[in-house]
Amino acid sequence: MSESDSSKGRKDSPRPGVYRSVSLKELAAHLGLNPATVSVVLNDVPGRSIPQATRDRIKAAAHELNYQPSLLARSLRNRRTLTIGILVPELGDGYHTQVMSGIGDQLIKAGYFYFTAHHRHKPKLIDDYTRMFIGRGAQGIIAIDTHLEHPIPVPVVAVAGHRPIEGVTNVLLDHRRAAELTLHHLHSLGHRHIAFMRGQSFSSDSDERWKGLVAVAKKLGIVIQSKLVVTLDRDLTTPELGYPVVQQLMATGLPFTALVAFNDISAMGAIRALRDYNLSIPGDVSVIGFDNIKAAAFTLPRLTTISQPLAEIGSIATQTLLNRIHGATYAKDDITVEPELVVRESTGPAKQ
Amino acid sequence: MSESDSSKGRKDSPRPGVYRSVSLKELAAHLGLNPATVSVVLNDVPGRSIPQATRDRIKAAAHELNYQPSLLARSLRNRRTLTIGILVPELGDGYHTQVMSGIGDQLIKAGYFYFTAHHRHKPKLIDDYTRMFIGRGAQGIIAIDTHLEHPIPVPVVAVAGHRPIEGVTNVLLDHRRAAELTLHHLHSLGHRHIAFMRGQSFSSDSDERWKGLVAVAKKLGIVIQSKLVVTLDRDLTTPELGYPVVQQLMATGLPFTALVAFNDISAMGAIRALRDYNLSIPGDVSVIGFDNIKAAAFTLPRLTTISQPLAEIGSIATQTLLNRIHGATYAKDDITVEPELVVRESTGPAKQ
DNA sequence: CTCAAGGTTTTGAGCGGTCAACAATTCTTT
DNA sequence: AAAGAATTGTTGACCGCTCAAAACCTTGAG
Repeated sequence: MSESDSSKGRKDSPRPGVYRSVSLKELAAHLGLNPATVSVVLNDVPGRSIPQATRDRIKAAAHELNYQPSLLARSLRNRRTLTIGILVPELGDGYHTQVMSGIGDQLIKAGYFYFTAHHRHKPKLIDDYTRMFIGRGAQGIIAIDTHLEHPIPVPVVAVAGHRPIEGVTNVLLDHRRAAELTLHHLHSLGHRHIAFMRGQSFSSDSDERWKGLVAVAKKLGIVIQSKLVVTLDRDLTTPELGYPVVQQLMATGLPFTALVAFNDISAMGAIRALRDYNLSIPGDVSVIGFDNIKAAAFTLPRLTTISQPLAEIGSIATQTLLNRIHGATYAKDDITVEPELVVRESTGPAKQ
Repeated sequence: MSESDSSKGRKDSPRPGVYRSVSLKELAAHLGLNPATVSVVLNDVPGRSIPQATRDRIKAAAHELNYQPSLLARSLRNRRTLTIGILVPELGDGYHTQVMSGIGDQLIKAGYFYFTAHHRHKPKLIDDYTRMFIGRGAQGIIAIDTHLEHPIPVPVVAVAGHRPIEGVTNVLLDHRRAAELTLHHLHSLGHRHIAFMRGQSFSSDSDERWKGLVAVAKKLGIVIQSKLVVTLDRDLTTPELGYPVVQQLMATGLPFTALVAFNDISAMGAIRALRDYNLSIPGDVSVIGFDNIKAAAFTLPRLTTISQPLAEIGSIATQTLLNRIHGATYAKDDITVEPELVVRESTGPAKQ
């Protein structure tokens, strides 16, 4: 706080890159008291009677010397690090950033910190990082869009994880419902020739989402032509992802009046590509996205999409994890959240 | 690895949320050896002669018992946590995600982990989190778009920080150059009536970028009309940011043929708004963005923008920080990176 | 047979905290 | 005034790991 102590605090460390702040012992010595006493006071341990005068004296000194307890030491002793690990496939853009936002808010509110690591869908890295998280004392793990293989010795919540793994709570979207929203919308607009993007095989949601679409299409009597189904394979989180898809679709020569994109990002790329073929959206082709990312409301045309409550998914995952860390027993049941259809401008009546 | 040990490893913990894995001591006991010996072997401490037989025995047992050293304990002892803290204004979307990507890659490669915390530009939180980072043993801090106030007792690298603070290395863009690229481009296309967005006051780059524009405009003889300068104030990282700006500009009734947006995100919102006024881009108004985010190449029209090497900025910041942590002395000098002009479709000749 | 040299393993302190148990002092109480 | 209770503070072990120094074993040379 005060300018005066900015110079102290910086000691010449024995090794570079190592900062030693004043320790409890030093603080206690400076006060002529015992470390334990100081510890008790600074932690407001209940049921210990220490005169107010001493308490004040200790707190004043702690403040003056700018004492910062070592969470490291405390964690070691208390076996409680207030830290969790977050696994994501990728940093940078992507739907996970919104989820992270929900997670971060909740965690920080609860006094927890978190490590993040990205694994680019490599199983080896996923394993390594979980181990390292635990080695660093993570008390729980949130895995976003991550294929976990083995049980993990701390509570785990998987966002968009689908496999049942002992000890892992899955938080996932109701993909069946999402498929209904998508196809009912298109069907009611008269679309019968619909092209589809399937997600990359490494993306956790791909399969479930596809299964949902297939089931609902069947129910509605929509025929899915295999040539009009394109599977994404590139590991990208930019609109580039959806661009070549359209080229592939055009190459088939088959007519289609609507395109179900895997997500908003790829929808943006697809729209860009369709426009490069001089097709109008939604005049010639309707495009529907998925996720409802922030940008979806501001594209040209504004994107019709299936909204996932991403931040909320993050909160739910976090709450669930914290509850388990604090003793709630693990329940096998998945937690499902509901999608919503957001109709904007990129879908319209099918061209005759 | 093996299925067999998945059940062990999980002990009934004394407290919920606390996982005890096998400790060095236990491992040593199991081997009939001393913890120190085991430690030496597992860390491959050079200059100690231990027979190969023992080494193998130890490594085998470590593997079999799935021994994971406690980084916590090790850090405490070694005074080296291999951890840094990253401060960002916001999780979720934003240009910082790209910077983070550059940071994350480098850090993980170097064996470091990182905490992230977001402060929403609140000075109190910025202070608190830096303190907590240090309490948790962070050996350095990277602050992205964050107004630091006080010196910090560990090495700090600020991305897009502009104030000179003792001990803080600033990594920043050459904003003068960026302004030149922007205005020369527009000027050469014949634009004379140009509208500007100024960044929010809490955004670190706002001032520098504005100063650059003012200086270059003067040099080129471009008159900046104060009514055509709109200052952003909302704390958003979505295109919504740039939408109301256009409404404000239109309300002035003054003509303008070009708009210099604060960044790509706000440019997207602005374009959306201009289209809602039935203006064509770039026919009626040219729009130039800033950052060159991934989506900029896929908007309609594709965005002309000033490219910042975001991931590279992240790497540079990280390298600089690691060097300082490993003993490089702090140099006062800022590190400057150069912007580039990327011409796409959102700018064109000025309408007569 | 003794001793130095070398290889191999153990000892013990300490990193910075916390906690249960204990000691020293003052305040009641009968 | 002596015993008991309450107040205030201290002691020492421990969390899991590392490191310097010490101790224990073999050898081989003198």
